[in-house]
Amino acid sequence: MGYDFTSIEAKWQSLWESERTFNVTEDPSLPKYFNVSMYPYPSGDLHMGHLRNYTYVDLLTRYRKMQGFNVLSPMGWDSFGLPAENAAISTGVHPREFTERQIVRMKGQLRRLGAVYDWDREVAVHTPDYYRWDQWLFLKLYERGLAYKKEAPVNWCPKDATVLANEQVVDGACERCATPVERRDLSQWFFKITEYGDRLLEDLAELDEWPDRVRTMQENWIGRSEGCRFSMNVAGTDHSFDVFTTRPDTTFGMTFAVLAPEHPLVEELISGSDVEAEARAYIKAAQRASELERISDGDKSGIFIGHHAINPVNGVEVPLFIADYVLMGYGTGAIMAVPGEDQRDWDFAKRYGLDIIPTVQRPEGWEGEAYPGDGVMINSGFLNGMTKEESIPAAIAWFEERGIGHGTIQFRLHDWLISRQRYWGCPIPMINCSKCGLVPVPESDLPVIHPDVEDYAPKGQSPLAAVASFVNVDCPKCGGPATRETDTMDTFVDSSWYYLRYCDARNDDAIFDPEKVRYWMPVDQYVGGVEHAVLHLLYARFITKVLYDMGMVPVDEPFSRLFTQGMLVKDGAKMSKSKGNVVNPDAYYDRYGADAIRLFELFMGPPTDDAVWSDNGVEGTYRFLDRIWRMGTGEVGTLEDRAENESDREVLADAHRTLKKVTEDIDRFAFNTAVAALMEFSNTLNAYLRSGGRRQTFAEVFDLVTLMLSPMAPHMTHELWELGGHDGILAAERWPAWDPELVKRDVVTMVVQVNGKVRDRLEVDADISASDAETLALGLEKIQSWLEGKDVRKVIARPPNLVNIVVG
RNA sequence: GCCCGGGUGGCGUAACGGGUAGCCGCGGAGGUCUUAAACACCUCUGCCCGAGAGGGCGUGUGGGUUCGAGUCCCACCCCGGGCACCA
Repeated sequence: MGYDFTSIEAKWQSLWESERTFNVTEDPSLPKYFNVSMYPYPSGDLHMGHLRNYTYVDLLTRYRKMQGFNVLSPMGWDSFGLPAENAAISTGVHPREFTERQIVRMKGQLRRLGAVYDWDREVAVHTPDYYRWDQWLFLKLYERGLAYKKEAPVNWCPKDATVLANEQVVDGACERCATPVERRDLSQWFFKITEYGDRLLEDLAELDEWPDRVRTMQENWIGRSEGCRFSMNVAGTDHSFDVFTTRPDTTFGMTFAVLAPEHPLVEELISGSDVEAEARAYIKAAQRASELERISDGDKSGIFIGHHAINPVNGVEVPLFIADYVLMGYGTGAIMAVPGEDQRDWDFAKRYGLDIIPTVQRPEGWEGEAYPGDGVMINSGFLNGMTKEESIPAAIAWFEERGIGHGTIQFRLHDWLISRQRYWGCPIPMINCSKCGLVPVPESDLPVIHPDVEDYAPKGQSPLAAVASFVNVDCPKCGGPATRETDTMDTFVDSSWYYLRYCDARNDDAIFDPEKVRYWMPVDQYVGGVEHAVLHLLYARFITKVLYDMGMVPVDEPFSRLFTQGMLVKDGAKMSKSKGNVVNPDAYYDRYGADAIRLFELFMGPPTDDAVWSDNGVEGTYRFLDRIWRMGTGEVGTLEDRAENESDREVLADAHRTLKKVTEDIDRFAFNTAVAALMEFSNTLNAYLRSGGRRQTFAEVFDLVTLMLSPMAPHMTHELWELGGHDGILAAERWPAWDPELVKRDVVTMVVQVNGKVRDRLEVDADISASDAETLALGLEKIQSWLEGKDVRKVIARPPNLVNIVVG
């Protein structure tokens, strides 16, 4: 039944491979198009949600190639990570073996989709060929002072004695044994991304082909705020602490101050005091809660710790609290609280019966609680009478003159913690020597290959620490006994530069040849899920900027155009392996073929939106393809050799209008409407053939259809192209141009409204004048009856589409 | 709690700069072909009233701006996603 997609698809897939149709080299005579989909984690089978992404990217590869671009579309594997390690822990199978099996499966499914890549450039980050350059990159960052070590907390399960990823912590407890998770400090490696905070923020402005919401998310994530940092003394003690505020102008309104529960001063202040027990219990509870839980709680809780802080501007002593709504990780971990102008402080003050002193004049009729807006300063000593704009610098100057504070810029962005106490990741190329301290592994000794281990279970340090032959080395500097770093790198390090490796994937002598990178970079189109809007994309931007500063890459932003696709939903939830609602494509390949699946993925809705999976939908796109097939093979209607008539001219004009729409729709990523336009035209063509078509016209029109459809349904169209007597590879043909003369319409439908309601329509010349349109409209019989007994007050003519008659 | 999206037929959707709401597909109804079925093809398919002609209503709810609002503004309700009470 229907066309034989199984053999047709296999035939052309083999041909693209044997002809190396999509393998490319740098060719300065052609415009380049670097087309990248976010590489997948090799989790096992591809499901329909994955195919959505790969169908979009493949469509673009083929479309841009037909437009004459030298298109590089590579593929790779994010093949380090937790799932393979977990599988190893439970089954004992080496993560490498597990991972490489999955890669083979997924490659097969990509091939079956007809997705084409330059496989010569395939990368898999778990191979030493790749990760030695992760290590090289680490050494370069270390040289530049961008990699450093410091103490940082990890999630620690005391029962299993292991470090847990955030993902393995459920409700503050270990996912396996339900033991409450503790925090434990370990010495860990960081990348100094904060040094690039300003550039990462400013350069967002250049990324005008990124979705606004991704840029907004990155901006919020970086979180630059200007403000003031000043010091406060604790009354009756030698202690002081710094606070950060964006509103130094409101300092006179401070009625209490708050320290984060983890603030180092807290221990000293509560030790031996009346509130010690209560405070310790509070701190413990706060530590257990995740940051999100702490900030989500509507009720702001805290504890007065029996001390007062002295407001430097007026000497007033205000009560000092610990409260979990203040986070140690942001600013100084301490705040002055001004309930009059800050809603969080207002809520806290209300709950604990604290004073509220307004310092900004409220606007007339203000009925809110805290007032964050602008106004004239009141109750504020030397700031009285100023506006916000004047009083902020005045307050900062006041602090600076007295040496107790200064203006400063605070980022929310933290440095990037890259240490992982895991096996299945890239070893950090550092050595600890008791004499020389931290010593980098010499470049000539790379890669540091991680050895096979007996037991993959984490034990508070990486399983690598159990391998004596790996750990014990001679110090590269002094030759004395030393030990290796046993942590591995965050897998986000691998994915921060893989697109650069695509430019020169087989280079054994360098991370890449800068000349090849100069040709291909930046990535012209990057396609992936919006869940990567912040972390991956921010890290990739950071690493690119570092390499730019090193003179290795010619651009300081890696991705000129970003497209974030929606997720595929089934049964009310995102399609994913963990949700158990994946639809495996294999059965659909067997029943409808890859082209029908591709077309449905394109057709089901706007690519940016979430889409709902429907089994019947593939049936629909299959029917459409089968009809095209039957038209192309002469099974529909009849063809005549005759002179061209009006219906022939009309179907040709329609084909050109469709071509215009499909081209414009693909350009704006409206793939769903591009498919709809082709379906609409196929209905037209069907009717044309059934009433007897002209052979020559049909051949011309059908070639256009075949070309237009080819990036979407590349197998069937290739077969039709061949059957139509064409030689050569369809994918290498040129995308056709529409004829502007044919596309023009002479006659259009004009609607006539009375008071905004459509009352009649008529055909008019496309170039009708406003006054002719008005006259025609007023003369219509139906319109006359609507006007009877009423005054025509106004006529709005928008020729040639609309006339609106306003009556009263 | 905050931020960002989004609510259009039975369903997925279309309407690109305020100008014909519902293109295309799914599903459904009726028909042609067939011994029959499948396939294919044709017609109809937002809701209500009406035999029909036609009319009224209609894009989450309530207001507003406008000759004209799915589209812009205000308030609210619901759904989804993200998160960082960022001082």
